[in-house]
Amino acid sequence: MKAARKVSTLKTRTARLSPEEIGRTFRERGLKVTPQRTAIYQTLIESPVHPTADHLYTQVKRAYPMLSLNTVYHTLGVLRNAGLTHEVNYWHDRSQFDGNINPHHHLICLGCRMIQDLTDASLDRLTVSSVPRTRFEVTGHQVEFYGYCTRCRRRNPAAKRKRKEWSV
Amino acid sequence: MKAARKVSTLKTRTARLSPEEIGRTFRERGLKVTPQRTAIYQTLIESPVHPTADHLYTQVKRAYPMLSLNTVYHTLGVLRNAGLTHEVNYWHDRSQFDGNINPHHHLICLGCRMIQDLTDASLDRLTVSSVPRTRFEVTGHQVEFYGYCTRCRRRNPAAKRKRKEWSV
DNA sequence: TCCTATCTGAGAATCATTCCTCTTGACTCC
DNA sequence: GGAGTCAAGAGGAATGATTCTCAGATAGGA
Repeated sequence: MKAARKVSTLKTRTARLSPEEIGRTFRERGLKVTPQRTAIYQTLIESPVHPTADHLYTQVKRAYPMLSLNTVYHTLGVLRNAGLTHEVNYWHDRSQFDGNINPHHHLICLGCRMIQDLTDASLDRLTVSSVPRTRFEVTGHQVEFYGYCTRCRRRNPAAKRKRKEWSV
Repeated sequence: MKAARKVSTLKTRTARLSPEEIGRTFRERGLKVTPQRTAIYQTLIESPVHPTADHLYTQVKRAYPMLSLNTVYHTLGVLRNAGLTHEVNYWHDRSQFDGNINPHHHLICLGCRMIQDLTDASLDRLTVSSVPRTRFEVTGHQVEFYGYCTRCRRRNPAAKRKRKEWSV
């Protein structure tokens, strides 16, 4: 592929579901509808970043002071099993969660760890013809572009940037 | 990109450097040459899989019974800073290390967590034209193909495979 | 050979995540 | 309404990968 032919788009998280819609989503997948669960999911899909469990905990705790971090982990596990979120692990020290379950790719800032969704139909179509299905059955793929966001570039001159090494 | 036009190759790790060559590599990068460090690096680049710190510890401990896991972590940090290894985090519960520092991509088995290197020149050339450099400066990218290796498919019928969800 | 920065190893500490257990709440059936 | 069932939520402890601290050992240049 030479270039993305103007079909790729950067997405700022915009999903906005009412608690009622979330309740319907949960019921469709056989999940119980609870206030905490609804709040955690709503916070997840409305987040402009890919939040960590702790980030969600801090956010939701404002509305539910009794919330335990435990519940956040449990809920994220439930949502993941129900196919409502994906877990991404770009840094070993914590998981981040992605409420966008449509096929997409990521831009990852090596400076501030910001992860931005990237939708690109031609990237969705990548295949590897030389790997015979008998040797490896491919069920999906994802492309990650690493680099630096505007803010990190302003803050750090190019020479000093070196937070994490990737195969360039 | 439609397909990889027969230019992609699956690689079984074959690097085989003598201790002398490894010593030279270290010196070139200003690293001290110690037996433990040499053994850890040699084990890493000869490994057919992408080993974890613990895996390397177990392997190298056979030759150096006094080795501490600590030293393995420290050495991996040194190697990473010297650009001799990359850390990959496909699962949150542990990091895996990659002694192959040339541009390459990965096949990841969702069943057994096996990671296999994939070299593919056309995947190396991917770009995202619609992300203006002013918004995000891309310094590299990597493509991951998820699926199931032969062994896992034999062991588990398709319906039961569900270890980890990815954006398919 | 000497000196010194760096490395190694041991143990403790840290921190994200999971496990265990108990309580609470929703739902069903009678 | 009351009993029974089951899953969710909360608290606390446990787990396990990784990091920190520090003392002693060692590589490598002078």
